[in-house]
Amino acid sequence: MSANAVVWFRRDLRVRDQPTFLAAAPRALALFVLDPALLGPSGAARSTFLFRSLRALDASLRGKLQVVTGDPAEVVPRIAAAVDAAAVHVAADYGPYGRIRDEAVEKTLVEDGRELVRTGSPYAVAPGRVRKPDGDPYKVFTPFRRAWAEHGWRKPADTDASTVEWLDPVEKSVIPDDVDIDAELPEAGEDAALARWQEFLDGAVGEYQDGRDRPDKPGTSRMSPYLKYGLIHPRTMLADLASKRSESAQTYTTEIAWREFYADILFQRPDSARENYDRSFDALPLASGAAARVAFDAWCEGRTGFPIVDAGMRQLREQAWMHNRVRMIVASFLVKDLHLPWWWGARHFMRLLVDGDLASNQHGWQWTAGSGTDASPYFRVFNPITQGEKFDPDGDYVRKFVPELRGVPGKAVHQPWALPGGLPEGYPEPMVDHKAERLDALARYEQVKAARG
DNA sequence: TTTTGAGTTGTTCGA
DNA sequence: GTCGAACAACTCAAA
Repeated sequence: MSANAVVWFRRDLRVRDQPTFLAAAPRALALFVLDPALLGPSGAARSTFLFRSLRALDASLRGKLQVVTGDPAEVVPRIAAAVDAAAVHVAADYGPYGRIRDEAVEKTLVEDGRELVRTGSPYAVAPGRVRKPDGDPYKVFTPFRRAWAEHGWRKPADTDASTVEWLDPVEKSVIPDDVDIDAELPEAGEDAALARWQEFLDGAVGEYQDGRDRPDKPGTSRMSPYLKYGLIHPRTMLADLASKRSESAQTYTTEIAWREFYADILFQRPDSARENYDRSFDALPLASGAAARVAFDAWCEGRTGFPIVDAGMRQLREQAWMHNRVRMIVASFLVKDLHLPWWWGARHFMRLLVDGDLASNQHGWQWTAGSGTDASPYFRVFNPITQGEKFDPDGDYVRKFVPELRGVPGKAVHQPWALPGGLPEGYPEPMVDHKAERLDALARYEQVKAARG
């Protein structure tokens, strides 16, 4: 039997803390498959970030990364055969598409007398592992978080590029050129991920508890794109956080736990990527027709007339990223002020976000819509003015992304319609009356309650 | 089985 | 300006 193996990279584009290397050693071919089924919907920002990260990975493997475009069910067995690999090593994928894809690949490999070996996952604790004493999955975050922490996780794996002796590519290896984008992206690649993480550990993590809610300040970690592509493993981050022992480090650990919780929920309920997790919300009356499309376009383009909402939607376009607090504000506005389906907003986010992660994105949206886990009380409707004044108290965030309002000083920028000089040139009137739409949203939620019986 | 306590992120109103 | 109460009722987790 051949001692050769294949390491098939997917969402784990790194060489440190990479357990698949230990499983595949001593000799393997490094493979990445550009799957048109994933690349299509992933959007220009994520595609470009992916290509750049692949170039970085190829460099750390000294040019040995085999990149092939095609259907993995066809490509992976072909490459495995070309090097006569006994096994193909992967980190397990728990997403709805990945599970089906991997089963198809595995079937063909097994027919050829090879194995698909799953070692680790993109999570500290793999989905499906954290269970109540009776074996059922958790549906509420707080008890999940407790059980997740008790379950614990392995230490980071001690690996680097030299853990495996890399075989030469067997086919022409092509990483596509960057897709043309307007957005400015964070630096890609594993080294950039580690550098960013170190910067956060040395700085903002100390004030994370309060700083994370301020879109006008660099208070968040901005690790989401790196986690999305596995340029760092959460286990590496958790090990660093454990040595901090501060309240803020705990708060950040909780954010990692949310990522794992939502991955677990999506694993339990793959349908929840598209459907209401709580099906009684199917009875929620939604806006529809041409007026709904017009309202949606205004939201997408950041011309709702609510400055904090517009700033967020424009940050999304400019940076392919949005501050988490503002994601909640714009989501609440779409769902509760415009009465549009959460999946419209979720799809728009997935198209533009450089960190777009199916589990976190869809369930973040469902949380706001009230149809998800830990459904927020229906009467909790974000007030876009209050939220702006509270979390962007000087208006700096709004002015940064909404040039029409740059001449407005201080927090008056959150209510431009009330300025003594009138609405600044080029900035729209509020597209809705928030107070009225809030009451409308509450009335619509009554329908859900009524349908529940 | 039954019971009890609790649930990310808020807003409004009135004192 | 600040503060506490009301906003309802349901499901989940655990004892």
